Amino acid sequence: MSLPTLMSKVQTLQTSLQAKAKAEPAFRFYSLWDKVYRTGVLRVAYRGCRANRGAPGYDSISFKQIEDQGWDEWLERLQQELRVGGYQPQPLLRVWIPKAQGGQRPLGIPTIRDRVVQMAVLLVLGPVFEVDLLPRQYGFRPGSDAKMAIRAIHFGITQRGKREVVDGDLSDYFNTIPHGELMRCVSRRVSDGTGLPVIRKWLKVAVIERDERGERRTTETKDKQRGTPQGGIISPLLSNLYFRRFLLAWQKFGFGQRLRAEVVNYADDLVILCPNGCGEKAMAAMRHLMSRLGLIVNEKKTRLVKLPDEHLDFLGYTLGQF
DNA sequence: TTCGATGGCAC
RNA sequence: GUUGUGCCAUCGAA
Repeated sequence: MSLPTLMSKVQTLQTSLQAKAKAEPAFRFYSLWDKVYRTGVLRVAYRGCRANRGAPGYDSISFKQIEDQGWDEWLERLQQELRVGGYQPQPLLRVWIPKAQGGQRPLGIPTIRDRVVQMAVLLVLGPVFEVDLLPRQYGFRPGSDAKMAIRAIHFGITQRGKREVVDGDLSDYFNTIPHGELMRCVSRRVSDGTGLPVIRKWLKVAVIERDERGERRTTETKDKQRGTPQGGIISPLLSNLYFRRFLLAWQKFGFGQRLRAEVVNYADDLVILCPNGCGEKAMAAMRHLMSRLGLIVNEKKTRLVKLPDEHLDFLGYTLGQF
C-alpha cells in the first residue's frame, strides 16, 4: 500500500480514537495494543523516528543499517514480536549533554527499535490523552506552542489585572515522576493488558553508561520507582499527564476560585497569575500540592514576581515591561 | 492541503 | 559523543 494511504488510515484511526475519548470521558480503552502493531501505524512510526535523524541507542543499530538490511522485513519481524507478546525493551544509552545554564543533563536514549514502538504507542495514545489534558497546558502538545502560553499570561496580566505572578520551577521533573501514580494516570484511560506492562517496562529499563573503562549498568528508575526517560518518545506525553494531576488538585481544592489564581503550564514550568495579595498564598499552596505529588519545587528558581516593578522571564520571553 | 530535506525556538 | 516531544521558518516534490 502507498505511503499516503497508510498515513490517512492512521489519521482516521487517530480521529476515531479521539472522538471516542471525547464522547466518553470515563471510557477505558481495552484493546489498544492490537492497534499499536498495525502495519500502517508501525510504518508511520518508523518514518517519524527516521525523520529525526537521531543517533542509535545501546545496540548501535542505525537507520542506515536497518534499511540496508531491508526495513520492511525489519518491521515485519518487530510486528510479529509485538503480536505474540515477546517484545522486551532494550536498555537505554546514557549520554550527558551540557545544560544552557551550566551543569549536565542525563539523556536516556532508547534503541531505534524501542523508539519505533514508543512512537507507535504515541500515535495511538496521544489522541486519547490529548482530550484529557487541560487547556492551560501548552508544552509538548500538537497545535500549541510557547507563544500561546505567553499570550495567555499576557492576557491575564493586562486584561484580568493579575499583578502577582508565581514563577514556579520543578527540579529534575522527568526523573522524579513516581511510577505508581503515573501508571494510575495511564490506567484511567487504558485497561489494555499488554500495553500497560510495556509502558511500565519502559519506565524501569536499565541504563548503560559507556566511558573509557567500559560499560556500567544501572537500574536507577527501577530502584527509585521514579522517572521517565529523557529521550523517550512517550515521556513528554507522560509528563503532561502527570502534571495534569497538579492542575486537577488546584481545581479540586478550590485555589482557582478562592485566590482567583490561574495556572499556566509549559512542561515542567508553571506560572500562577494572582490578584494583589494572593501571591504568597498561591505559592504556599503550590508547594504543598507539589510535595503531595512527590515532586520537588526548585527553591532557587521559584519566586513571586510583583508587577510592574519586577519582571518575569518565561519560555524565553520577558514579561512585565510593556 | 500532504509528504521529503535544512535551519531555529520552547522544555 | 546529542535523545525526545511540540511549534515556527525556508527550500524541494507532488
